[in-house]
Amino acid sequence: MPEERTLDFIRSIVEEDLRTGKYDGRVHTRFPPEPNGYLHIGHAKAINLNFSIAEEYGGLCNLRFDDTNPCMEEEEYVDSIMEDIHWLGFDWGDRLYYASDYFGKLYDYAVQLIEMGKAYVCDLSPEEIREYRGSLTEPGRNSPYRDRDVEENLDLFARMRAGEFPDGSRTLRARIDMAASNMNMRDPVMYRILHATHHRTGDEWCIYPMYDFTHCLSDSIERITHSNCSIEFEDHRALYDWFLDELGVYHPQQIEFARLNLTRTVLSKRKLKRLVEEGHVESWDDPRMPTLAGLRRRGYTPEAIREFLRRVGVAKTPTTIEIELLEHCLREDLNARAQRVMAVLRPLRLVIENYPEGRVEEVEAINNPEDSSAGTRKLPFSRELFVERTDFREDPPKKWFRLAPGREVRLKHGYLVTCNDVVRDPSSGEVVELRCEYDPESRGGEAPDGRKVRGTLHWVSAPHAVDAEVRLFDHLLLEEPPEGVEETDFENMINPDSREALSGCKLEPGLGDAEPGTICQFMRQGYFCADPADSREGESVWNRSVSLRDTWAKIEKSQSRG
RNA sequence: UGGGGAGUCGUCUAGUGGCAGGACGACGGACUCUGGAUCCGUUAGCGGAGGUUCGAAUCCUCCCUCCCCAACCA
Repeated sequence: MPEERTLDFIRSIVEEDLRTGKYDGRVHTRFPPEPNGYLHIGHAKAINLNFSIAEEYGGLCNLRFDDTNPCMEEEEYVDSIMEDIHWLGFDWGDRLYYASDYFGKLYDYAVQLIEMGKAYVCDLSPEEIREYRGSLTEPGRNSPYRDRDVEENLDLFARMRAGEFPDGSRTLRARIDMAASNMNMRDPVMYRILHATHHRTGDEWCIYPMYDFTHCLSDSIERITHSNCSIEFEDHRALYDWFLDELGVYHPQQIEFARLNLTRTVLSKRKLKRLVEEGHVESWDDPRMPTLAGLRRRGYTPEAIREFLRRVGVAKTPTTIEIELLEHCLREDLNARAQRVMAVLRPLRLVIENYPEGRVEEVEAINNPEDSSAGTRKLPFSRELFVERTDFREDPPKKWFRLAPGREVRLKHGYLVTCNDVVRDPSSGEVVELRCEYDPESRGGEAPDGRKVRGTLHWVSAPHAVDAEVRLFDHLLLEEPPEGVEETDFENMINPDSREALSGCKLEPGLGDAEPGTICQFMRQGYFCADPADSREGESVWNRSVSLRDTWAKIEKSQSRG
């Protein structure tokens, strides 16, 4: 039974507009990032919405960099943003634009508004502007420069552009209503003086247009039909409409939807930047980061992210999605596609005493039980193996199916082995080796007498194993604030153990030269991605994308609770 | 206390005057050469109070709660 999907409210609007011929049957969206940081999964929601709507309705979606603040923006971010959008599977064709492409046109529009008496040059300082603006409950006061005549405004604005005035000394403001209950309408600043070098226009301009003035007109110039933005711009829509109406130009419609929030992580550029700068993570593409670059390095696939966004949907209700849903989507995607391999993260030597010394057999292993076309591979099996240290207990609890003294288990694809004895480190008493015997008749893992063996373990042949570093990640934020600490700041919530690096891990031989970015399922453990940045010759580095669901951990947890 | 938004299982999301459904999570079971996957089941919700109506999550009124807005950021 295919899942019935009803249209989200934005698609409903689009369909209605198509039906009424509002934009001559066109659908044209845009994704307008500011190049001042890396894209995160919240942006992916907007990307997916805008590009998908265009796709679904035979329309177009532009990529437009909203680069009106030269102090914040950098070329590095432009490149990463384009890479991330492509990675997600979307393309803007030849429609790559920059708001800075429109600086000339925007200037002309501003002049036009001045001529109409709808804009004026204001000499108030930033502090004074704030004072004059009033408060949420009190109306603002008119600037003393509000009634300058058109000629003077034109002259002053030209001289602002010519660089005659220092930064912050004057602004161009829209002449609307200082008593408006919507603060955005209290004569908003349209242009500020900024003697700063712009990443594209260099030093051509020393005045830069503000977001509200730029955005609506950029949409208009590109003949956008549906200008989808996040909910905090709802109050700005009046201004968006005001500029376009006053200028009498093509008028797209702004539609606001709720941005994405996720539990156990942060999704604001400011906070992400702090995580990087304060060293809580290593970089913007640290696998713990919810940036697209981080998720990619972690092993998230575009398919998983897009499926997640599809399930999340689009609405106006502010929501916080549990990160478990994202993880579920990744498992679902990788379960179907990832090759199964064996990797021992915390090796414990296992010697099969009755297995001939020097003998090596090749056993056949299924690559992916979910995908018969994935085929099989050969694995070396020998007298000395590594198994997972956590798969052995000297005093096994109830329902323990794994290794313990006297217990028989199956070595996946290999033989049944029984633990006879342990070897200890004489000084510490720690178990350093298991002495076992195998059933020579059980090759492949089936007992000849049909006896049932519940436990199946992963293993690697000791002489054939390749070394690796494996990094296990936990959520960036704690679930609960630490004892005695108020959840005042996200800083108090940062998980100090979000990363654990294990070295000396033992991988099956085929993984020695895995391509960076390769994603595998380490059987019984989780999905892991070969790190593209840190892997090196002779020792690959793997990031855990997400663990497998661990039913035993749950059983044990409930046992310990009594 | 001004304006703009939003309230449906724990978390998301359908339902738009006619049996409140789905997903994730949690819990239980079946199956299993991954304690994976898969399958089955259980759990649990219309913010509140009135009103209209044969019938209200849906329409009306009032109330409550939460989010956003006072950058020369976007």
